[in-house]
Amino acid sequence: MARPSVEAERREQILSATRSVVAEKGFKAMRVADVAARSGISSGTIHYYFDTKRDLMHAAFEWNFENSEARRAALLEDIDDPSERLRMLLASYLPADDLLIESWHLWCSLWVEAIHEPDLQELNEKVYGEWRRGMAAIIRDGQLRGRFVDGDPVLLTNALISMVDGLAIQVLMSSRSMTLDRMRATCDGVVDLLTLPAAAG
Amino acid sequence: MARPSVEAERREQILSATRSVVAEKGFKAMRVADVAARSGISSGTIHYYFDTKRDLMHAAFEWNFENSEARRAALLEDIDDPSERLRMLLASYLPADDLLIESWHLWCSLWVEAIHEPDLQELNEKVYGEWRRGMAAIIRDGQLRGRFVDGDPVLLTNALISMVDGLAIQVLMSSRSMTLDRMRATCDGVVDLLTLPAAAG
DNA sequence: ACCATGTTTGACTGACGCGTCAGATCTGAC
DNA sequence: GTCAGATCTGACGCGTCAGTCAAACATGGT
Repeated sequence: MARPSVEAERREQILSATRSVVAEKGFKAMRVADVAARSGISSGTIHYYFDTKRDLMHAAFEWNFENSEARRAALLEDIDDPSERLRMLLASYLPADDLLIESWHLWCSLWVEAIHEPDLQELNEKVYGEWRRGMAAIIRDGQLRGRFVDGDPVLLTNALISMVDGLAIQVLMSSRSMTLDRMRATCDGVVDLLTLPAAAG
Repeated sequence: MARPSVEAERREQILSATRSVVAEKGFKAMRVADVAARSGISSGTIHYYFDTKRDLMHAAFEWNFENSEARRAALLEDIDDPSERLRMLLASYLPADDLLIESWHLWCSLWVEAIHEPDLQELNEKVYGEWRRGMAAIIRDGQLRGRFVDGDPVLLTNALISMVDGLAIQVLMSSRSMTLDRMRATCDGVVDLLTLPAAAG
């Protein structure tokens, strides 16, 4: 090889710009030229690393997900109490800072695209599955230790995850009846509901 | 007027075709020409009734919502038991037939568009508000009659509605881990969780 | 110096699709 | 029958944008 490869760095640069543009303008309105402008790179170079706009989007979705997972893993390490673990896990999804908001934007775009694209459905399946496994484990553990109400952990997990998704959408839409604070309160309230009174203190 | 107005009929025809096309191809891929083809009307006529593609979409969103509300109102009339009322209300949102599926498609498109369009945010606000009021009333009533667990009815309502939204998205995406049946079971399971044991039988 | 290879550029092309428009057609009133 | 106004048509103009390409540039090896 004549030169050290800049590919990894350049791809990251492009994907980050993509996420930013999608978050700001939405997937539909995103243009390759926008990504080029935001990353300070010519449109030709974008196509040098990603054949089509669709490839670019798919890569951005995947990259965004991997980033999120990595960031989240560290959060739960030190917490033992199941109720607190669950609370913290839900809190980690709140669209509370710019990065998380951008991620949610991307995630919503993914959903709508995935409805008509099997490739993206696979990605959703993978992400949703991992998410579900982690949360179900916390709930199952809490039930075994007598801290949570009874009930199928998988059912509870699906209910919680879907709730978070639905809440986040409303927050992203700047709904007056669903602000970030209200979303936080709703998540906490539901955890309270699942936590057994005797063990709550 | 020289002729009886066909406007109402024609608009309905166009809006119905719009919903159908959006459900099939997604909002991004929808073309005015598609709507023309599906409704058996020339593209010129579409623009005769709707100035721009955006106007058409907005009208379709609004029309779809009004239709849904009307259909739903009748469902709850004969039911008295709060638990059953809640169960039935949630069930009425299941993407269980073609019409409901199309409505959900439109609804998801609305969300993603609304993130970047204040006009649509207003529509969401209105719909979400009405939905919320109806469900909160059922929950409050059930609590007064001692059939539901305690807890802020508004908080519970937001949790339930968001859950339904999130579940529906996964169903629309043909998720293997969230089928229509599973969504139904999840809704029922959560109603069970909110219903007091003594009153459940 | 020169080459091979990796990288970058931005002007260009070709397809695509919204919205226009000039005229055709239909309907009821008189 | 004729007229006014409503309705309808489909070809076309025009801007937009993904993707191409030929040429330029950079870098490290020899």
